[in-house]
Amino acid sequence: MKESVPDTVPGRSADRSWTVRELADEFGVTTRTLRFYEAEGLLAPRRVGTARVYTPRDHTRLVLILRGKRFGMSLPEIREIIGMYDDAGTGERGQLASLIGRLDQIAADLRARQLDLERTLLEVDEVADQCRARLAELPQ
Amino acid sequence: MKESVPDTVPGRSADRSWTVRELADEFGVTTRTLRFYEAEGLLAPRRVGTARVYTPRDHTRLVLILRGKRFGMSLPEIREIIGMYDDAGTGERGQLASLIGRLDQIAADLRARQLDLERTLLEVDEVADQCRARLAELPQ
DNA sequence: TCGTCTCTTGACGTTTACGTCAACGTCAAG
DNA sequence: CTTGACGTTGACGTAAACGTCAAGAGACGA
Repeated sequence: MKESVPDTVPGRSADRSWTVRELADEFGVTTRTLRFYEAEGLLAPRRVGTARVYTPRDHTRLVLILRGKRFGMSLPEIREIIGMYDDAGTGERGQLASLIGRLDQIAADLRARQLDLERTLLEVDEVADQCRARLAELPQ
Repeated sequence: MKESVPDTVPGRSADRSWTVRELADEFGVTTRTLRFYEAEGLLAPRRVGTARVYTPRDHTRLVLILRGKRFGMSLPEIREIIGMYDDAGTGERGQLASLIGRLDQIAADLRARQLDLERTLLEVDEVADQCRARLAELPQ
């Protein structure tokens, strides 16, 4: 079974760092995937020489990325949202207002998806119950 | 904004039928998409001569397909589920038992996705609230 | 210094879910 | 009877999200 992406992950101290491999293994993805996310502007690891060093910030972002993917968000959608996390504390009135507007749009979209998921889940449970009922009625 | 796929759609009598175009227009997809879903075993319209005639059964299936897609289900996953809807009334004990087992697995997976969606939605709302707070504190 | 490991950057391949023609059949309207 | 309007089947193209090599740089123990 697929597992839900957790809120927090063990082994975090404020200034921990990860190599590609460590981060990839921890989340069950490939290093290629991490490099791809970087190319898409979703992660931005520091460099030590030429090697990537992932910070807690990248770690957190990766949690958000994989969580979003689980219920059908595209990488551009995810990038927009995590970008907004950064902008939430900056900017003047106009910027803040339009940011809020966009966030509310996104929230509305997520709630619509929630509805679709809820309906599907109800139907699946219902079918399972029908099966159980039929099984109970069956001879022998 | 994207809208949630509704439970029912107006204009249904038990034996209504649709052409490709009618069904495509009603759901905002292309005829190519409908033919593709048929090739993938998700829809099975009757034929009158060579032309496709979609039944209420196909109509219902299409609702389920598009609903599943909204929160990230793949076409193979969707095919499996709607296939189980058909099998729910048939088969002997062994078949029913394994069907129930699989349905429970699927339900668990859907609940995991629900959790991921819920967490993301909470965070988006939280960021929006932070923005509102900051906007309220801003001078002028 | 010599492998061996792990990292790097290309560059091309693959799967999913369709889009986009092309070429042809058919059926009612003029 | 021909002209659209709508249907059909290929066949090839495409975007997203990676997979899969290939070739080379850097560190590290024997």
